[in-house]
Amino acid sequence: MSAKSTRERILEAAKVMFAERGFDRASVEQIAKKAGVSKTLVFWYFKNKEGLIEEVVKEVAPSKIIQACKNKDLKGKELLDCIVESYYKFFSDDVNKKLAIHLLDLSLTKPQFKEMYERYCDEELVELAKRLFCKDHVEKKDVAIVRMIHGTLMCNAINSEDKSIIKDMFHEILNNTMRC
Amino acid sequence: MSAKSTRERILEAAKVMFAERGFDRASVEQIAKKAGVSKTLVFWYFKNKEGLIEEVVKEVAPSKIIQACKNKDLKGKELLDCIVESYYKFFSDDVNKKLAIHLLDLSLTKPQFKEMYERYCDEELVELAKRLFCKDHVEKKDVAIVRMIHGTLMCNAINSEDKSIIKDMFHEILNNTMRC
Amino acid sequence: MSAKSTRERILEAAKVMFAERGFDRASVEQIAKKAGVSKTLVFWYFKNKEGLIEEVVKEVAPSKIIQACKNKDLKGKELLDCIVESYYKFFSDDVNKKLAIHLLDLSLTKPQFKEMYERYCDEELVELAKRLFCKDHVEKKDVAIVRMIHGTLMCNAINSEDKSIIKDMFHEILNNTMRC
Amino acid sequence: MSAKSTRERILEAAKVMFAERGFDRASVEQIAKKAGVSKTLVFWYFKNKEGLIEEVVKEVAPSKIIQACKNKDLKGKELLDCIVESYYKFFSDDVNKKLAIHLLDLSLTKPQFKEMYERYCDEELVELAKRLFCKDHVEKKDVAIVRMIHGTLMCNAINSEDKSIIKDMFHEILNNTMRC
DNA sequence: GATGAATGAGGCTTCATTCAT
DNA sequence: TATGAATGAAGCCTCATTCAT
Repeated sequence: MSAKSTRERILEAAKVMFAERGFDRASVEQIAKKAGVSKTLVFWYFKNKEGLIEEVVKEVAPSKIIQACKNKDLKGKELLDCIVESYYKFFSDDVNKKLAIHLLDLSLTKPQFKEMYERYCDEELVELAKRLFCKDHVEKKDVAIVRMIHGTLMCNAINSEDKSIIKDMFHEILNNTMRC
Repeated sequence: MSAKSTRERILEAAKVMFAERGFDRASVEQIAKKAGVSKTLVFWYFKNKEGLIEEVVKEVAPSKIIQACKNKDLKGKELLDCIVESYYKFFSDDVNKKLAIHLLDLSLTKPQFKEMYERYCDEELVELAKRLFCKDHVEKKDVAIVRMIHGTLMCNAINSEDKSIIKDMFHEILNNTMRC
Repeated sequence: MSAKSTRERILEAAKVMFAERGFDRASVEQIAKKAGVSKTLVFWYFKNKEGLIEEVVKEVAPSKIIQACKNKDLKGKELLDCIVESYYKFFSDDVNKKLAIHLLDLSLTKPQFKEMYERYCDEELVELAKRLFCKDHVEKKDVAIVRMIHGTLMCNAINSEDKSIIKDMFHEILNNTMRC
Repeated sequence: MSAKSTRERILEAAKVMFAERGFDRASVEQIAKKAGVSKTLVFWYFKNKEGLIEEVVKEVAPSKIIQACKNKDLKGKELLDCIVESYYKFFSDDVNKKLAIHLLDLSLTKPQFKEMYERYCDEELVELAKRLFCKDHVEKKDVAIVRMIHGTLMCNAINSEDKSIIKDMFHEILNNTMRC
């Protein structure tokens, strides 16, 4: 049982417990028990509960959701479809779905997590807009659209709404905006 | 200081505190202090914290969001625009916005609130579909669309995304579905 | 609904609730609810919870248990049998049984009830000894025997032990002690 | 200050406090204070107040009262005398006396303690009957007698009634029942 | 007589965190 | 690395009691 695997066992347990019970309601003790270690050890690895939350949040950061699509060098509608699929796939995992919502909730009350979330909603989406619309320099409205796409996707993926409706809708948008 | 006004002062304080800190993090004591009453009185009026949360949740129930539109006897695109406006107006209030997110979060971990939320996503939206699409009997797909509209609107209104993009997008949808 | 009947309804409710839940665990509110009156009214009639307890205790005072036998002008074994029957009859009522135990318990921690109980175990039993043993002046040992009889009876009646065993046992005692 | 001694200090403090104030009226805080530890530590060792009560109850369980007699391999009248002495010795300790009464009281309202108490009044006494009456197989009536003896002893020991009266009385019973 | 409204005190429990080993 | 022991803060809730009407 190497140091690393212990740390990761804790992290995994934290992910599951946080998803299941929320960041506040899941106690360090419960996480430790699930990971099969002592409470104290959690603090040894992550300093405090907030540190643990931060690490968990990193693991479900939005940039991770669309990573697969980025590597495939897609653009336009194909990229869009890939993204839709990625969102749906990612949020089909109950743990991810719940963590995302808990994170959204947490970001409302704790500034440091608000920041993380913003970075996700801003930096990431500008980059995405460029590749979606095949533009080197995106305008404000382009980003707004991508933000909307992201918000829409997240909510609908989380709610498991019909994927095809979303795709159709987005295609119409791209028709009016993209250059490729 | 009539009974009713006291109860409402507590409820108002609860709304604000719950919005600001979340349902779990906001304590009954804080709410009582904000309302200028004793902790005990909160329990006198609402039995327990959960009872208080329930009352607050009722106040931000989705049916309340679109109430204005229902009274106006609108249908089709006009109704849709009204709804968009209602969502945006409702969620332009920070308290409502935050409460909605906290509720979404809460519904993940506490079944009774999950139920409330489901009723909102189901019963209410079926009714809405009828009036949106001018159909007496809506099909499964119609409801799916309205569900998507709701999810989209909520997320985007909450994120203050550009309203006009949403409207345009929705109009296109209606073009393909509605009968009026 | 005359004043008296209200008072008695409260008293009756108190008896039942105290028996069921114990003096501490039964709250004034529960008693009031059972009596169909407001909490405040209980305080109006009985000043405070302790006052209410006192009244209830009076109603189950030991002197009441053997009252029937005293009126019958019995003595010796006949009186003893009557007393045994009285104890068993009294404690066959679940409310009485439980109240007696709760009272015993209460008398351990609250001095004023301890006093009440002592009076029961002393004054009353001296009188009883005289009539049981047909003596005008009872000795210390006589009273000790009656005290033992009382304790034995109470415990055994409460536990619903076999009545005839008790009677036989007591008769043997009387054989050695009584003068009639 | 080893772990064990801390746990036992808490247990001892609990015994004393429970005896003095009753199981309900004695608060965990008071017990902790008396033990010289923090409230939380009590919960660490005993999970909750009920767990603490259970441990205390075990310590005054009836089987413990007559343990000394069992080891001595006595039977008949000698065993009986030993038991009488044990009861009187045990209940001469004020803490034990009060705990027994509080337990009796508690068993009226909390089922799990009722059970404990029943086991005491049943299992234990059957075994005792065999050795008291020198019978391999005891009849219903034998057990009834022993139950009566127990109830009588407990009540009288608790009330510090004259021991010799009890002994004499019991001897007469044995004369009629025992085989040795 | 009777009630609704209001309070302060106190109780149980959970939790994040730390310290000694 | 890892744990058991210990703590203080904070939270929910119950209760007896009082006050105004």
